[in-house]
Amino acid sequence: MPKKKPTIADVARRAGVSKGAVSLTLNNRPGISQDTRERILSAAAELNWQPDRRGRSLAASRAFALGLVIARPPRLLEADPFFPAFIAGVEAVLAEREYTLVLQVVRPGQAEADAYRNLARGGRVDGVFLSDLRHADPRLQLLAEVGLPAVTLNRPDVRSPFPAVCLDDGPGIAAAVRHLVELGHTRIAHVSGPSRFLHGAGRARAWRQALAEAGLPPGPVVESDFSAAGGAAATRELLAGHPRPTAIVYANDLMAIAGQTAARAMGLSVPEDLSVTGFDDCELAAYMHPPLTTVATNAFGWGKRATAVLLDLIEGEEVADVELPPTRLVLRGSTAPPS
Amino acid sequence: MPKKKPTIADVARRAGVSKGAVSLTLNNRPGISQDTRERILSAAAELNWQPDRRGRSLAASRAFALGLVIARPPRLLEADPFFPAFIAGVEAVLAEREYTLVLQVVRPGQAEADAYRNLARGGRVDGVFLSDLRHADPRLQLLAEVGLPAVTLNRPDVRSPFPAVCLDDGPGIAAAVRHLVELGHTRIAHVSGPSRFLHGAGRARAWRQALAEAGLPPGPVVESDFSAAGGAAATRELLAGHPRPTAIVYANDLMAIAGQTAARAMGLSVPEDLSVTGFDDCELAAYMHPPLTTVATNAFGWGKRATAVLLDLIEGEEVADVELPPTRLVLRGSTAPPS
DNA sequence: CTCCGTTGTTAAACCGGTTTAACTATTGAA
DNA sequence: TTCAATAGTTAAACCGGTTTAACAACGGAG
Repeated sequence: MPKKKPTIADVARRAGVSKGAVSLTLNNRPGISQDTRERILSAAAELNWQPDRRGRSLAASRAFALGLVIARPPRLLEADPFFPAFIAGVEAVLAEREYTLVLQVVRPGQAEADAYRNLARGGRVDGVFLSDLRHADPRLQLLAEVGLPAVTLNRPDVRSPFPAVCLDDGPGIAAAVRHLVELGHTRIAHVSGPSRFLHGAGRARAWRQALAEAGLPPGPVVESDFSAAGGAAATRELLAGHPRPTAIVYANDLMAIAGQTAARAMGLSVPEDLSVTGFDDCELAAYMHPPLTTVATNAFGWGKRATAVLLDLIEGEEVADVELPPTRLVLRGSTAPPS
Repeated sequence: MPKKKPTIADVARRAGVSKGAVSLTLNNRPGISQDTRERILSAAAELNWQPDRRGRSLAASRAFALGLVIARPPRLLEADPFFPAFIAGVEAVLAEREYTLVLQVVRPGQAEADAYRNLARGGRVDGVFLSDLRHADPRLQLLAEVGLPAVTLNRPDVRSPFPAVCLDDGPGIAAAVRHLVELGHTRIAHVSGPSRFLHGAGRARAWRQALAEAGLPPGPVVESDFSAAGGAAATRELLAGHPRPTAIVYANDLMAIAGQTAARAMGLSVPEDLSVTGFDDCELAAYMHPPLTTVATNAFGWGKRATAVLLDLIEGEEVADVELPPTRLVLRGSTAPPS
């Protein structure tokens, strides 16, 4: 005989009050005397009762959940250090409130829009995180239509009704370029992420601008896809060019590591013949040979902050855009003066 | 004026029937004529109505969600290829049903038990995945108490009331050891994961057993923590021993990659002076120098299968344990005959 | 002593679905 | 023609909470 979970009615009966009184007490609302309040709380404790989220959800028209839709092919997701850290940050904040995180991993394409639509229509979540922003991102329009609150990670390139929580990639990339310039490099290439992503395009822009500020001509750039395979291929392409670049700034660690290996396979040694820098500062970066000079981000903190803003937004508070401390360069062994 | 979402009552009114009829139609239940059925469906389509999950949840006493609690420090999670692939597999199945995945990332410790308890008491999920099984795992007892259905990834070492979906690590590890033996190695060491995890202990056991079957004495083993830092440290420890091992079988890729680098830092070259094998076959493995010989798993398929079983279990169907095709060895360049 | 304003509490409506007992209409058999 | 069985449909109860209008009890002012 499975003992059924107690309901608010059981607690009310036990405390000798009405359901309403229990609800008011539980939510710290005024109108219940200290005396009854205590009686109710102890009755609840004795029954080990906790309000059922389903009932609350229905009455409050809230899901008490936030959504994160990740549209990436599994193989790419697997090696990306961003989301795990970001999610951990999200959870750190949610754990204190009564919210949970609903995750959807979909293949890029139509499934993505459907995922958002389902989350909204079914009332499964009260708000979503918008990551991996794209050029003229159609999701902004979609979410506005279905009326689902959101926060964007970084600022969209079109008008947006949602608050943005920003962590600027630029300074880290710029620092990497300056560092290479100071070492004496003049032919500094870039392997970028897909340009339809704002972060892909943004890192490329920061690289180009830093070169310009150093008075150097724009170096060669190859657009890639953040994967190891893509990083290796892009590297081979760059190193086949004439004149050969003496340094490559990669848009993420995974491509940098694969690129480093590809360079070696072509008979070049890092950092003597080629300097490389990454982006992310994944744990492995410090354990490569040579250890990778890279740009550290704070995905965990980003997750925390974005969650706080989204919850505030949902609860109807006034929210403003947030600017987090920018990325910074971590110097290791993969950069050296050109030979 | 925000246009409110239509409810089942709106659809009923529009189709000129009762709420009950709409519900029956929607769930493909008998008792409604083909004629009315069509009228109802088109009314629903015109209003762009979809049942609200909150109402359904309450009435059906179901959350229409599955839970995954991951108890790992963020830094470790970030580099692990397992969960992203596993989750992608889960989502591939959930997408077809009307379920979602609720994710909780917690620090190991008390928070973990609380997470499961909250998921159960609040009625947030209908079942959970039990991963990273530990020796005499206390979560089995906990879940049985709160009455939350579950599937375990692999078989616990104690009596379990839950179905197990298994993917055996052993054959892959054994194949790695046999491969090294065939190359002529006789001093084959192991860097294991934490022994409190069944997979940590299981891979160590498979390694030991394969050595025994080859007629070799048990080699040195260092217990580590699946991190790059841990892998590097364990490698230094092993290589400082006398006689020095000529091959190391690592319990995951991350430790293997860091170990490979550590060996080189000690003046040894891979694979000439030291052969290494990993476990996971993360994307990067193929892009190392030398590319890493490793054991491929199928986390995606595991996620799919585990989800199917868990959903069946929740829906009251008879379920049996499942055995997936075991792991297999992927030969690359990090293994060679001892010099 | 009456009237009024508080304070504490309850009963009932409500959120948006599902389920079921009861009712109506139709059909087939006797 | 009557009756039983069956198919189609509905009204109402229910799931477990929240919210609110109404009401009772009480103290203080006039």
